[in-house]
Formats: sequence, C-alpha cells, structure tokens
Amino acid sequence: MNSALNSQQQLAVMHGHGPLLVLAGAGSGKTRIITYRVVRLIQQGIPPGSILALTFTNKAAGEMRRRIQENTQMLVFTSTFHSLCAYILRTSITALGYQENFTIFDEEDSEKLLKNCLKQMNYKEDKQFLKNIRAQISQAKNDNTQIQNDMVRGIYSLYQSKLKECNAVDFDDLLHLTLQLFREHPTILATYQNRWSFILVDEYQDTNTAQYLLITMLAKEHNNVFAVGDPDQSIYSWRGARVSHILNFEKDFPGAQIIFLEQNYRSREVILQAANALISHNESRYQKQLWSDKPGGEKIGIYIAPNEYAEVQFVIEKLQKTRLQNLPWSACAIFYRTHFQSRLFEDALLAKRIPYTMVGGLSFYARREIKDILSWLRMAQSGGDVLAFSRTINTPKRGLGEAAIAKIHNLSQNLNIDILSTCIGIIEHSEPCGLSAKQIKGLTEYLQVIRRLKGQIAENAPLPKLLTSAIEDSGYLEYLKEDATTYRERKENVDELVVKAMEWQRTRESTDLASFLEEISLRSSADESASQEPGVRLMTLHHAKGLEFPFVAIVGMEETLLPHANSLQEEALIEEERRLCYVGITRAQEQLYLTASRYRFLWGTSRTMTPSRFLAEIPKEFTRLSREIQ
DNA sequence: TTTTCAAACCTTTTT
DNA sequence: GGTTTGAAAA
Repeated sequence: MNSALNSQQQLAVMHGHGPLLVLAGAGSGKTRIITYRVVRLIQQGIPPGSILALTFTNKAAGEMRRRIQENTQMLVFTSTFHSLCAYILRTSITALGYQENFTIFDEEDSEKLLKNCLKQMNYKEDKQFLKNIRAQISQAKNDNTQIQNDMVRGIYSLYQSKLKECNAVDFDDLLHLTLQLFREHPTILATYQNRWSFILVDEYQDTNTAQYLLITMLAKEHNNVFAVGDPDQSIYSWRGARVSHILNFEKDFPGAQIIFLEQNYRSREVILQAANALISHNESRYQKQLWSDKPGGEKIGIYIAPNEYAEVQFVIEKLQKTRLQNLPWSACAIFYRTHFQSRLFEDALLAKRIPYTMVGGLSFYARREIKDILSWLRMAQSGGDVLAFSRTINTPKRGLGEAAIAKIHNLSQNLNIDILSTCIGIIEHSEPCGLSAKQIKGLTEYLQVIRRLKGQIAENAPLPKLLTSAIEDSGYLEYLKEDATTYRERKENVDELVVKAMEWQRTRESTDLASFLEEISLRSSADESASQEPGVRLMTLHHAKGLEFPFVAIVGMEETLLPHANSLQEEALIEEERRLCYVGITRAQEQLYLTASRYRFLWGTSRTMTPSRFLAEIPKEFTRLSREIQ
C-alpha cells in the first residue's frame, strides 16, 4: 500500500517514536498520511486501542475510521476534539459537580441563557452587547485565560452557575472543563495518558490554545504526537486558533522532527502557480513552494460582471459547459465568503433546474420544530434543563406564559430543587406558587406527558417510539396544524427526525437517548451533507477546507466581501482573508473561475463594488479575462 | 396572556 | 431587502 507514496510521505508514515510535525501543503495527501500511519502502526503490532486520531469534523473522523477499518479490520478512536471531550466528561464530569447526564447547549441555547443573565443583572440586552460578552467568555475558555474586566467577569460567573443549574455545558466548556478536570484530577488524566500512547492530529494549524493544552497533557507520558497541518491554511483565528502552535512545535515537543510535503497531487500547474503567487503576498509566513506534476491546464477564468445577476449567469453558463464534458454536477462547487451570497445562486440554479446541495447553512437540528421536539426529550432526561422547560411548557399553549415560568423558576430557586421537581411539588404537594386554576390544569397535563416519556426512557423504549410520543402525546402535531402555511414543511421535518432516529438506531452500538442527543449537539452543519448526494455544491470558503472539485468558482471577489469589511483595518486579518482565498483556489483540480461584480444590492441599496485586491495579486500570465466589461 | 404591528437588525467565517 | 424581535393593544 505504501508504494503509492513519495519519499517524504514514506518518511512520515514510517516514522517511529517521538514527536513529528508534517508541514503539508494543500493537496499533498495530508489526511491520507495520517490514515496510512495508523494502519502502519497497527501492522507493527501497536494495539488499536492505544491510538487516538483527532480531526476537524465528525465527517472526516468517520471517513478516517472507515478507511482504517477497511485496511486492518480494527476500530480506532477517531474523533473531533469536542467529541473526545464529551466522551471524557460523560464518564468523569461528576468530579466537577455536574451530573453525568449533562446536556450540551448549542449556540442558540447558550445565547438565550446569557441573555437571561444580562436581564437578571439589569444590563442592557441589545444584540451588540450580548455578542460582545459572549465572544469574551468564549475567548477566555478557548484561550485558557482570565477575564480582566470586573463587569464581564461577574456576568461570566453567573452564566456558569446557571449552566450548572441546568446541568448543561456549552461548546467551549467541553474543552475548558476537560482541561479543568485533568488539572484537578491527575489520576483521571493518567488513565487517558496511559491509554493513548500514539496521538495523531489533523489540521494542526487550526487548534486553539485549549486544544493545544489538551494535546500536550495527553501526550506527556509517551511523547508520541504526530501533527499534520499547513500554516497557509489557518483560517480560524477568530475562533481562537493560533498559528503559533504549529510554528512552536519544535520548542513545545523537544526532539521533534519536521517533514515537508510540497508535492501537490490535486491541481493543474497553472492553478497551483496562481495560488503560490497569491499566498506569497503574506508577510508573516513560512516560505514553501508547492509544485504539481499535472502540467499545464486551462488558465483561470476571471470575470468582472456589471451586476450580481450577470455574475450568477456567467457561473451558470460555465457550469453547463462543464456538464457537457460528462462531469456530474457534484464535480462542481461554488464558494462564497458569506452565507447570504448563496441566495442568488440558489434562485438561479432552481430556475435552470440544475440540482444543487448547500453545505452548511441552517442545520437540520437547528430548526425550530426539531429543537422543540428534542427539548421534550431533554426535559424528560434532565429535569433541570430550564431552557428545554421554557421551550416545551407552553408549546402548545397551556396558558403558561413568561410570567408563569418566572413564578415556577422563582419557587425552584427558593426550594433549591430543579425545575421539574418544582412542578411536581406544585401539583402533588400543592406548593404555593400563585398560579391560577387554569394554569395548574395546564401544568398537570404537561407533567403527564413528561411522566410518560420518563417511563418510556426507564423501560429503554426505542428512540423512534420516544420521538413519536414527544410529537403526538404533547399535542405538538395539533399545534403545528394551527399554522397552515408552514404545517406541511414542519410536519415533513418532524417525520424526517423519526426516520433519522431509526437509521441512527440501526447503525450504532449504544442506542440510548443520551448518546443520541449528544451526537446531535456535536454534529456540525458540515457533517450533515451526504457526499453521495447529487448536485452542484454551494458553500462558504470555510466549509471548503479539506475538499476538492474538478470545477470551482469563487464568487463575490470584491473588497469588503473578500477581504471582508471587518478585516480591512488590520494587516493580520487581511492575511487571514488571503489564506481563505488560497484555500478556495487550491480546492480546484481542473477548472477555476474567479468572479466579481461592479454593483451589488446590499442592505437595501445598490452599492458600487471594487474588485478584490487578491485578483490583482494573481499574475496575468495565469489568467484570462472573460468578457471584458467597460 | 396572546396577538399584532412597527422597529431593529442584518451580512463573517463554526466545533 | 427580508426577517426577527419587542412593545403596546386586545
């Protein structure tokens, strides 16, 4: 199997013990190297259970696990950092004062909770402020730093205690609490240090400090870290990723070796030359020159459109031309900087009856009806989940609005018991709470549904059954019918959820509710898109990382879009935008188009746009101008 | 408590 | 430009 590898790749795959950093350019077979190395380790007699492979998405983890299994018939622990942490916390979180059936809050949940905090502390609740505080809390957790500002620190501590009350953790907590767990309980850390003697990390350039610390802690015992990454593809600094981790590797892991992979197996030479030229405009970077053994290729098509409709039209024409060369639609991809740009392309593709799939965007599991249904299960599983409570208690209407929820919540604080127990207390022990007779009746009905669900969970009822109960017994289906305009779509989604649950149950080992809910909360929107689906791919440049397509169009190549307006003030941010553009370009195998528009309708008015500086940074010899305008 | 309508927001990227 | 949110009326 190693015969297909070049000498540098072989060195990496055959590497023995000790830390190794593979600086791998775009398309140089990064992920393949990790997979091969794991296979090699197993063939050498290393127990599969002592290998840990970390990837950026669940989808990548799944693919790697599958390939390793195909080659060795062995199962290896492959996961994202977040899934790994959820796994560790699931068995040990009680040491930190949470219950082990904790819930993982998504963005929406944690934002709502933080908003409650602001309200309670009488701070203003406007979006800007909320976003700012949230970013600071997130940064503190990901950077492993303290918050300096007293006010923000106060909000942070209230937010954390509310999370604990809900028996919930947010995304960043998964990393942060695992770090805390390892620090405060060295014996727990030791079990994992002993268990995983070989640690492999993909996309190392995008690890944040918390993730970096986790790796160093876990690897302390055996010092076998195998990290693969490309500093030129670091595009997540806004999420706390630090390129310094990859640049300091030799210092952090003494005795580390470094291997460079500079042969690109993906793109035509002309595309690669353009990419090299573009990225060389970044001041702060490691010099490297990627080369391709696929000579020539069609020059890069550049088109500056008079307006956004002409831009869309141009891309569609090129798509149709490509289609004539017998390529499936799924061989084509359109990349854009921000999600809202997808709209025009969707409309046009729909009109032309060209099939397409959007990667990312609103996740299936983020839809309102899906979150409502899942909240019933969350509530039945963990009675302290205040957000799940307020989501379910009055949907459908039971006469228990915001005021009633506040009363129940107050009582729960006074009695110091969770929200569900409080409700039971009100009904069964007539705990005084100031609710009207009608509201008491509503609450009784609500509890009956929760009780039935709890009973079914206790009896280990199959998941689809649980979901159907949550949908039907709760009166949710009737509630959906109230809005005839959305009923059909929502009903379809709800049915789809049951189907997904059946599928899930069929393919997993552990089929309990907790693992189902956990997997859903950790699944990113990028994980959902099935790669077998037909159709042109629409996605953001961030989503494009790790993928490749024969045909690529990067659209909206304009100042304030790419580079984005928010990055124009700082050179470091512009360099990250340039890397983003570089990632996009290096996804293309055969054909690449870069397009911009002179005018664009934004925020309700037509605005004049300037072609992106990145277009000018690509030497003319690699491009051809399509249909010159003006 | 629920419904309705005007104002406010939006458009960075995500595990 | 379209959607979501909040304050006032029913």
